[in-house]
Amino acid sequence: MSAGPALDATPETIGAAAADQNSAAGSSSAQTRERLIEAAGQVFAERGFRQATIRQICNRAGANIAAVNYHFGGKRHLYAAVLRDAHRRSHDEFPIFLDTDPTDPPEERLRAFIRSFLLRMLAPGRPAWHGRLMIREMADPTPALDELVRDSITGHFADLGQVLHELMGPQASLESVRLHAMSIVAQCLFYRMARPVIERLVPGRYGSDEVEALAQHITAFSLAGIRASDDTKGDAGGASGASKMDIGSARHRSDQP
Amino acid sequence: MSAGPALDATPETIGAAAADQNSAAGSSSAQTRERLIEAAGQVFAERGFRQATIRQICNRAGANIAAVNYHFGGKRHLYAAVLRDAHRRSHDEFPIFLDTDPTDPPEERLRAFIRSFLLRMLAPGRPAWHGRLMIREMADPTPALDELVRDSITGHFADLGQVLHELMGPQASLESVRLHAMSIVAQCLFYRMARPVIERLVPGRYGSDEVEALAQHITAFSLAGIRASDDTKGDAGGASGASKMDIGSARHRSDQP
DNA sequence: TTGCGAACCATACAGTTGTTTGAAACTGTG
DNA sequence: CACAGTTTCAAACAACTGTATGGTTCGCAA
Repeated sequence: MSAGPALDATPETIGAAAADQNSAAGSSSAQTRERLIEAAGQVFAERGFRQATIRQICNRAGANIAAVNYHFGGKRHLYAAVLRDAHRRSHDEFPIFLDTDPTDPPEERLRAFIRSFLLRMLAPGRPAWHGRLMIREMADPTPALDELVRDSITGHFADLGQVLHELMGPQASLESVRLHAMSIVAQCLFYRMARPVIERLVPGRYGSDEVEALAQHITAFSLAGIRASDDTKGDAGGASGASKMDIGSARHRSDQP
Repeated sequence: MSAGPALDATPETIGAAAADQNSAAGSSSAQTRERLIEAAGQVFAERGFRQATIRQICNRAGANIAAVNYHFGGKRHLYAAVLRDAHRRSHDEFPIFLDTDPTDPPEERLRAFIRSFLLRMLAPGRPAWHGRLMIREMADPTPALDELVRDSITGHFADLGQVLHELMGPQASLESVRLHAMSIVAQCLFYRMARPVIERLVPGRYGSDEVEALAQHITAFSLAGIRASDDTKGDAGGASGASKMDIGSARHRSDQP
């Protein structure tokens, strides 16, 4: 039907097959694929999906203009592959509860969540693509956002809700936990999203060098807000006091059939 | 040199001249200008500057394709005009300290700031362009962002800093005030910026209907964070205890020469 | 009416976009 | 070497973009 290698298979399948065929250095096809994803990650992060051009990506990857269509079946599929790759890399390097385990007190896990989130957003180099791409997806969604929310965001949001639920006590309402979770996520996202404005407002500050200080501030600020939440008033969301709280409406990331 | 009416004059000048010529219903030129800005506001907010097309804007405005170049001198100038218009309208409707005056306690002014900010971001209809356009400018800046920061954001940020300074006491450091201001702004921006994600995570919630509840939560959450800030530790920013604190580095909005 | 400038219009233009195509180069295998 | 499959390549394609152009219509004063 169409040219190119196994366009109907998942990227994982392709990767495994390529590794089987040539486990040492990777086949020529896999090498080009890798270079394309690398270059596309840069260009998509810099200019966004629509503004990025195939020619620029292929130029930076040292590949022919037709390579994207041959290896990925089109710009859109390349973009989806980049998004998956960036997400995997950034979460490999900065797991959601970095340097903690579930037995640590919730304050410590919240601190780790915030720090890891900030690192994912602000760390320089390759994992930073994820943050920039996520911000772009929010401001100007593509069809890839559905997959992103389903496979990644929902689960992380639920994990944060779990920690908050422990901190706020069993009487905390679902509604209140959600609002507090969003206040925390908002602060972490802010330093990536508002970067162009921050740069102009306070030049040279609040970048990747200051992640620790920012994490410290956001944690302290938020813990105070959490502890002050007197949640004994009316609850519009119901389900108050549930031991395991599903904070979002979608399925948890590890519940896929 | 170029066609079109008074392209070298400011929009205000054009408006005044048009009003002089035809004070009742506006000249034909002013009517078309108005329709173009209206349509362009919609399209720019929906699709962003680069993705929006002149043809779509003119089509929606019932104008010819050449109208944009004739009346504004190009797509970029039209966009700048739309940004100015949207900013003016949204701040006319929702002033920064809505329903308060400087003698009110700082808690009340903070609440008003947050509520007004949220209304500007989430209110439906025409003033909502401003919020969407601002988010787009952050995610994908155009040359218009410089003007936006200089003429609007800097001043509002300083005003918020003033309120926070009153709340935190004279020993609060510039650095600490800045961080707290950003935590508050972040929460307000979040519900506009993350709308596509929120829609998928918790469908039908946290939109324009819930501004009052959101303002209530953000105010309470942030006041707790502010009051917990024990700011007697080291200060990296200097200028601690200044009576009038210029939180940003740029000029205040009302200090223009 | 005539004259004149402002406003509008259909059309054309040059540039860029993602994608397609058919052939060439390369790869490993018999 | 010969051959088949994979990968790369230059060129072309159709669609779409912002802008420019030259002529037409409109509003109004003399």
